[in-house]
Amino acid sequence: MQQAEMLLQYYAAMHRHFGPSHWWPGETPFEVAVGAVLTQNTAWRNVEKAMGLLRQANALSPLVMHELSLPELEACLLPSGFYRMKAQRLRALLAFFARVAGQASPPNDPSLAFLRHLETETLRPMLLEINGIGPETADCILLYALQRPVFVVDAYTRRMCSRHGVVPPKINYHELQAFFSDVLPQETALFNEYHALIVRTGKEFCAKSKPRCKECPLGGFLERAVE
DNA sequence: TGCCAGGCCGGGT
DNA sequence: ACCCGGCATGGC
Repeated sequence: MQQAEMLLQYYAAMHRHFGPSHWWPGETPFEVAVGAVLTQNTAWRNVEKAMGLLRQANALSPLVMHELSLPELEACLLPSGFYRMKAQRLRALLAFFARVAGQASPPNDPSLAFLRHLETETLRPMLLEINGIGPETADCILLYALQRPVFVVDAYTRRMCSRHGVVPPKINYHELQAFFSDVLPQETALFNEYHALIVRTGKEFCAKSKPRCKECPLGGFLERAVE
């Protein structure tokens, strides 16, 4: 079986099981970007608590968050863990927004429209230069906040693929991303739903130490597919 | 009770 | 180019 066909069947099996995902949870692109930082190695449940506190502080707009004192910002982030680090990372992201806009403060524009003129090929390296924004966070922002056709890779993607034997377990981010992106149609909607389904499937069936592979909607056709 | 969660950085080989 | 410890809270 060709790789593209295999990956599309992989997608179809998950989609049959779960249905559409409606990702990313967030009212605005700015919220999505904030969530992408807060969810780094963190359960989404805890991210929601922090997002709730930010919302109460009216800080889910770039300018208000920028004007928050460091202790105020940290207090909002407390339930999401790594809260001191994440406060710095959000401030670095806000500083980047201000710099792109050529202002001292980030534009008070939760739609992040001021990024729209930048091509993905130039914006992605800029995001990666920000301290605290790595490949997954950058790609989540590009795909889920800015609707760019960028395939997002995460721990579940690597674990599922390596458990099925279709990639080596220590494959790096770029190579695993290429494994999907090089053969799939370059469609934002497909990349959006595909990653969402991998996370939903991963949470339920591909936990690190409690896998439920036999009940997984992927069944085992992947093993057959690589023969 | 310990392990884990939708990573990333900085310092070491 | 990897490998590792640190970062921190909350749920199971």
